[in-house]
Amino acid sequence: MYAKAREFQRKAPRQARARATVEVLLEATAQVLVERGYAGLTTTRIAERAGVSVGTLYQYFEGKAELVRTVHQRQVARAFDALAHKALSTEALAIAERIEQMLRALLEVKSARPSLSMALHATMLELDGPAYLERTISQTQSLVGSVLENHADDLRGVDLDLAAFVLTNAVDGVIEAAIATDRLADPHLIEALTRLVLGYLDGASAKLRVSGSNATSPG
Amino acid sequence: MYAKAREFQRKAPRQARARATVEVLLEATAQVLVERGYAGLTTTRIAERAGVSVGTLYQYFEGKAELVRTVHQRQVARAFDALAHKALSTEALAIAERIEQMLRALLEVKSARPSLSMALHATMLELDGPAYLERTISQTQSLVGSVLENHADDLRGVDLDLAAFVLTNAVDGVIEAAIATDRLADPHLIEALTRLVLGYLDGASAKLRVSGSNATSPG
DNA sequence: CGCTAAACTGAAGTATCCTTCAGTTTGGTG
DNA sequence: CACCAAACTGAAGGATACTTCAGTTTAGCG
Repeated sequence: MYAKAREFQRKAPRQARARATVEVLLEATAQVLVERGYAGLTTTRIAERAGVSVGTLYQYFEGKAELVRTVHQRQVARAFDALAHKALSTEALAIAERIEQMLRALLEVKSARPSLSMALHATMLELDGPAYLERTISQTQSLVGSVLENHADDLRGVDLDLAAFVLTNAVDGVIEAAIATDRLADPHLIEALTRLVLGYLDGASAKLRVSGSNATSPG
Repeated sequence: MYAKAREFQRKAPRQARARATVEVLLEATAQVLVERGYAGLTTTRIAERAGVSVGTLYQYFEGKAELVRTVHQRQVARAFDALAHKALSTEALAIAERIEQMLRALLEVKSARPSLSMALHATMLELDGPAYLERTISQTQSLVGSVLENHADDLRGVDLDLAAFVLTNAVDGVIEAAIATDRLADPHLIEALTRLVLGYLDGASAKLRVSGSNATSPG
């Protein structure tokens, strides 16, 4: 493609001015990406939006792909940190409560810039394909896995690795759809997610015992 | 962009020869998309792969976007039809059994061309953004919704619309991840998905009752 | 066989985009 | 204040890509 073998390393910003420029470039990338998609993401446009010349952009980044990946990494890190933090601060709680709190935290983070979240997801999928999902989710997955392990006593008979995989991606799928359909704020969403996770862990083996043991009041 | 206001309608293929050409073009699009992603999807390359000249391509399609959308529509239709068919043929069964069968059918369809599935997902997300998700999933969602309604008696107290939304997207998220990590063939996957869905419907209210109403051991 | 419409060809025109680098401006420092 | 390195500029070179259309080939048919 365009990217020939690159010979020299990009510069790292030394002065404060330069560090600010890098920040501005990243933010500009995020904005343009949301507004015009990856197809409309142009080095020129990014530079323009950043109020900087194209040359400057190339001084710190290999091109738009690296810009996007950097923005994405930050976004992912933010979400992961929030989740990890919540996981720690709720270590003493019962699993049900803990999971709800973690889901709540996750929703909160994702609510910050939903459209950016979506745009990044789509773009990274296009840029790095399956490898992207693998990388990104494996982190969260192992975090979830270790949380589940903390409650192993309550989860006898549950394949924790499988559970981490299924639950992480199930929740992710729902949240992604919620973003797309603008349902993130729906107060029922958090309930539903909690129910989804706990329901799985509770393990409705194969038989539905809803209208049986569970005396749900009819009306 | 490139696509100025188009003035004349694309031709519809009249002769069998032309209809075949259209098919070849669609298949070529699918192949190139999988191999090089949307960024590497070029009208020239599509035509080349199809063994046809570029001009021919533009005789039937507005450009690569329309090609991709057409391929995607077919793929979605295939999956939806399989699901709808299964939903009908299992109408008499209990909900648990029915859901498992439908999930099995869905997995089978998705297993056909996993990488195409992924590539299309990524590309459509980039092309049409949220609107794509909305459109595509709403179909499946309403199918799921009506299936759930058939078993309304067993599902008292469940918000069926919400359930359809959550379950459809949760399952979708897991399957997408399974494709990316090459776990589609994992025999545990179908179990897990079934458990996910039934667990939600079963509605583990808020309390975990896993290991025999295990009084939450202190630790 | 001869004719018409459908189908097909592919070189050419136009539009961007990417990326570099020689030159200019700015910050820090003795 | 003078100087060096860091930071920044932006026009220009190079590479495709998209799309059209005038011309050629082919299918169907009387």
